[in-house]
Amino acid sequence: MPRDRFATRAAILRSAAELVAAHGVNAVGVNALAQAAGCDKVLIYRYFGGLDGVLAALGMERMLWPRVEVDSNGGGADRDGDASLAELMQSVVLEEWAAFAGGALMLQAEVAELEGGNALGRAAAAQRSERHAEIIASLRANHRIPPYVDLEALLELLSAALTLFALRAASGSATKTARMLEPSTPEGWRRIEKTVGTIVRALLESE
Amino acid sequence: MPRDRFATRAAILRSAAELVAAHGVNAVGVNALAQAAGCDKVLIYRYFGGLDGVLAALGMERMLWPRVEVDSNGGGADRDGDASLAELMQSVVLEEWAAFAGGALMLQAEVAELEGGNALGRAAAAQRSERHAEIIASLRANHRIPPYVDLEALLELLSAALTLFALRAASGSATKTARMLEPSTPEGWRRIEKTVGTIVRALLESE
DNA sequence: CTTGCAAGTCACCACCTAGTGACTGTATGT
DNA sequence: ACATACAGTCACTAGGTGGTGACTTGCAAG
Repeated sequence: MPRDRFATRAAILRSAAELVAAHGVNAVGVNALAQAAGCDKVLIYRYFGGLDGVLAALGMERMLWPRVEVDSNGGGADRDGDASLAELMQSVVLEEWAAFAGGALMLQAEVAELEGGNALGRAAAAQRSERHAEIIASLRANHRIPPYVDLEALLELLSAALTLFALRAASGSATKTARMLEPSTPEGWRRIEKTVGTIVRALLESE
Repeated sequence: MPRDRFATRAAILRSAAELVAAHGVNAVGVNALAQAAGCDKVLIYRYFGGLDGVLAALGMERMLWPRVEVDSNGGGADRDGDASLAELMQSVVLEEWAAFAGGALMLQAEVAELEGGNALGRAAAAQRSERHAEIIASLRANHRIPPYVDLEALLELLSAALTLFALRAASGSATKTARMLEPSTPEGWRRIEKTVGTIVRALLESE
């Protein structure tokens, strides 16, 4: 093992991401992290100032919320602008959902935000806010928004619902008694997906 | 202090509810709980079999999800049935939101569900499923549901969105940079409320 | 070769944790 | 009066936690 400050710093950061993704943010301590990174725990204090510093660095360098590209097809898409607005909104929230399926760190960062206090949760919230602002700006620039439709509120609402479904599915708290619609099942998810389509079409399509 | 088994059992349960509501489910240990309840920790093992037993008992005896009454105005309300269906759906999810504001234990139980593994989270999920099934049954019995509208999916979606807003607001992770709509502020909440109304009216009102 | 600095290691601290066995005190039934 | 059952207390183990000071190792410049 060469004596490389940046290499061990990166190793700590990588192990921290793996541990948090696997066991959650509050289940990782200094001792466990040092052992996983293969270094002494004193280096965590030297390079990051402590565990919270590691989480803050993780929030800076890792993608905690996906950057979905809004297919803004050129500038003057006034003809089919309204129709594609609904499709775009739907694809945005569905892509966010899909990102949760492959990003365990994303999921744990959202849980961390709800637990409050730690730097990872704050970073996740900041990233989400930034990405959503970009999406709204792009949609506003290229499409005519129907009056009496609050585009930000709609995006936040749909995004929040699918986020909570993803968190519940990941925690494995699926109710055994199939007494209610369960979004973690293929059938339940299909119904949610369809209802999202119904909502965005009802609000964003010009009739 | 009289030697009363049921009294101390109730004291343990009460203190557990207070501690969980105040500091979250994973921040309460056997030692802290025993001290808060004013008894020895060995009684926790005797009466509940351990900390998880306390959480399970808490899930049995406490209200972890509100029972909202759907004002089913008699039986044959076929005339204004469609119009009031939208209002009922909106009032249901808004009442659920309101319940979060006053129920810290509810909030922490939802967080516990997302963390996974503990009995309190499972109980919260079960209660939510049960209450939602009752609501759907009541709405279906007294109102005509428009075709191509998945009532369960709509309820789950709106309920999930407002639940996540409540959890985020309670964790105090409000983004300082007001770059995006923030449901924890009065203005942001007003816009969310309005958008919920727009959605339910667009989907559930007969035109 | 020596000096200095930074990377990394080790040993230790005080504290908290969950969990258990042995005990005391009190009330009840025989 | 005695025995039993039970509520409650105390003391203890074994292990884990975050955090710190003293140390050794390696590399590079003077």
